[in-house]
Amino acid sequence: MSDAESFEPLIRNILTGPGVDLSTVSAKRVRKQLLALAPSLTEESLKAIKDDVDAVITRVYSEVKEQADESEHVDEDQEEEEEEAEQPPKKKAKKDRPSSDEVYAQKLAQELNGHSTRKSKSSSSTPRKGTSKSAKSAATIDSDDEAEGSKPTKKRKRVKKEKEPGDPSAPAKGGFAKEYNLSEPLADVLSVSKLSRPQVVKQLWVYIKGNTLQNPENKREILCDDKLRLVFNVDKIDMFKMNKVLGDHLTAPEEAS
DNA sequence: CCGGGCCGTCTTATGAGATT
DNA sequence: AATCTCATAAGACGGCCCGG
Repeated sequence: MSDAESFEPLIRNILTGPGVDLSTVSAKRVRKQLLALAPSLTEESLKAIKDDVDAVITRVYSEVKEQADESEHVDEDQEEEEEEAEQPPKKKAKKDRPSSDEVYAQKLAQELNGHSTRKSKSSSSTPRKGTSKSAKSAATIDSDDEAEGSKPTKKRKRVKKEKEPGDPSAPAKGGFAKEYNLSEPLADVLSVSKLSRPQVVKQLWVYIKGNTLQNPENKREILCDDKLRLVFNVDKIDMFKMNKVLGDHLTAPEEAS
């Protein structure tokens, strides 16, 4: 039983999805989304395992909430440092310390932009320069050292964090956060009409996973179902190509001017 | 002045380094 | 020596930012 368990990834995705407010989300809502994301699920079958699903939702909710908690917790001593919500598994996330460090790396990256042309991704073959973990972060940090040493004067503290309180409803969608209008076929697949590109990709994968549309032989290949076929116009598509075609389904929201 | 690099987002294969 | 782990790459996108 408990097919409910098999939906855990999906549920987790929903709970961590775009625009999900943990403080207001309800199991009911999650169930509804789950229904939309997993076509294999019908109202009846869902109802049949509702209890199990609810249990899973509750569990995932707790985990997600805990993470969110830590995220906003961030104070106490320093605003950074450990957030490691129990990470017993040795899987170690590649992104060791996200949050502050990541943001930090961001700024650093920006400034080391035109610095030395070393950037981490040199090419293939033997790119890894570091040796240990988080080469990416390490690289950045590494640069940090150099940067600091090289140009001690200018502190990269530039940070321009002002939120620009202009649109409460439209939270400064800059860069990748910009929302697009989805084409009808795509909107039909994802059950939403507007999303930022990264979120579209994410939700798309949720859908793909939910329907096991990956070619088992080559998991980088997506086997289109009827809905996806309407989007991509092919029976199967490489996931990179998918990203490419995605552009055809994203239209910038009309400028209000 | 113009431009180029990078941010997040997804996935998996892969190769190469590291550890045992 | 053999196995294991893990970062990297590849695709595209809008905005930001400073450097040359």
